Amino acid sequence: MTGDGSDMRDRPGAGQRGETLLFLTDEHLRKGIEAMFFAYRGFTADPDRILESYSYGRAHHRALHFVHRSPGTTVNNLLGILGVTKQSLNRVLRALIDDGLIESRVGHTDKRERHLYLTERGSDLESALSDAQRARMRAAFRSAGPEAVAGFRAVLEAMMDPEMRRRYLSLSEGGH
Amino acid sequence: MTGDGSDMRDRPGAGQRGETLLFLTDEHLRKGIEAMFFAYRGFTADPDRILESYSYGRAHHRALHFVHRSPGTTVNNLLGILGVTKQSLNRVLRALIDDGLIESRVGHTDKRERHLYLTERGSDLESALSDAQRARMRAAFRSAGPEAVAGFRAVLEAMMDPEMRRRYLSLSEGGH
DNA sequence: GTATTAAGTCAGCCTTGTTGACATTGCCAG
DNA sequence: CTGGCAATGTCAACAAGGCTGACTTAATAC
Repeated sequence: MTGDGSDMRDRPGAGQRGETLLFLTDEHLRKGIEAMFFAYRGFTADPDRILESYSYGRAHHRALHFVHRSPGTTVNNLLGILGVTKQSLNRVLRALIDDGLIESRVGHTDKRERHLYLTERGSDLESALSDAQRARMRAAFRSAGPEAVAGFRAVLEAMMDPEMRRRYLSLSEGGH
Repeated sequence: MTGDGSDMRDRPGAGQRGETLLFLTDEHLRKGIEAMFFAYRGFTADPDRILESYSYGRAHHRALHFVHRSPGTTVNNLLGILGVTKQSLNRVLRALIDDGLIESRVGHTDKRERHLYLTERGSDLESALSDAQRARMRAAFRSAGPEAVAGFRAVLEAMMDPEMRRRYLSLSEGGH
């Protein structure tokens, strides 16, 4: 197995059609896989360091991020975005609400729903985490250049599960 | 907002200097952050499904991947790559060795070292996991195109911690 | 008026990370 | 040769954050 790319790579007579597919060799794919692995570590490293000071973890960060991103979102919606069970989310959410970082308001039209908002303190922590993470992203974007960034986004988007791509794209729509 | 490349593309009057930095706005950075989050889920989804059948997890996958990648690597080297404690790695490695997926050979020159190799069964599982993960990566690469892939790699590389970037790059050097 | 939905909770389990302590073996310098 | 250090392995205990299953409450929907 593992065949696939290597065949093309070493075929000297390959015509243009073959040549333009060189970026699909197993070697390139493996390199992409490893890039994801190592980069994701860098991606989370800075917020993780900040979270250590509090008694929070990555799960709290994600909740803060998406509540900041979509203020007033319901618990159900957040469950869909985060892709965890309600028991998992509830544990995290309870801590953030008890600590006064997130506010839960009963729904206006549907009173079963709870709408989530960051409090001022929640907003402060979210900003701190976001600043750290964006600083690294900004440095990476700047060093790679605008065209690389477009490619970065295109590949990541294509890598998502369809349902998650839909959610990812619709996050920007309603926008603020 | 919600724009992505569209800002730059469609702004005819913008000066060159300003134009080239539009990809560094907070909005773009946040979008990049969310892309990493959603894409990483897709990235791990397929191998995770396979691992469920066995009693293994992501940690086992990572060990198999890097032992496959660098056959004969020492435990210490693997510790550096994976960035976990030796106790964590040992738990995973012990299971894989006990189950006959990884073989541990005493070092030739330095008998304190253990050199790790995949057995045939280990190689089989690694291939299955790798095939699944590469299939998704291949689809994403193909749909995004070669230039996007180059950008993808450039941004991810710039996002790594320097030490991890060094390791990432040197994985390709010694080759196999 | 019953069924369904949104939310919350309790209990228990698993994986995978962490510390700290300690044993074994082997390399190496003095 | 002996003491120190390095590489590995192991035990115990703990924490974060996933999961399932079961069950409650309140409110909406039909």
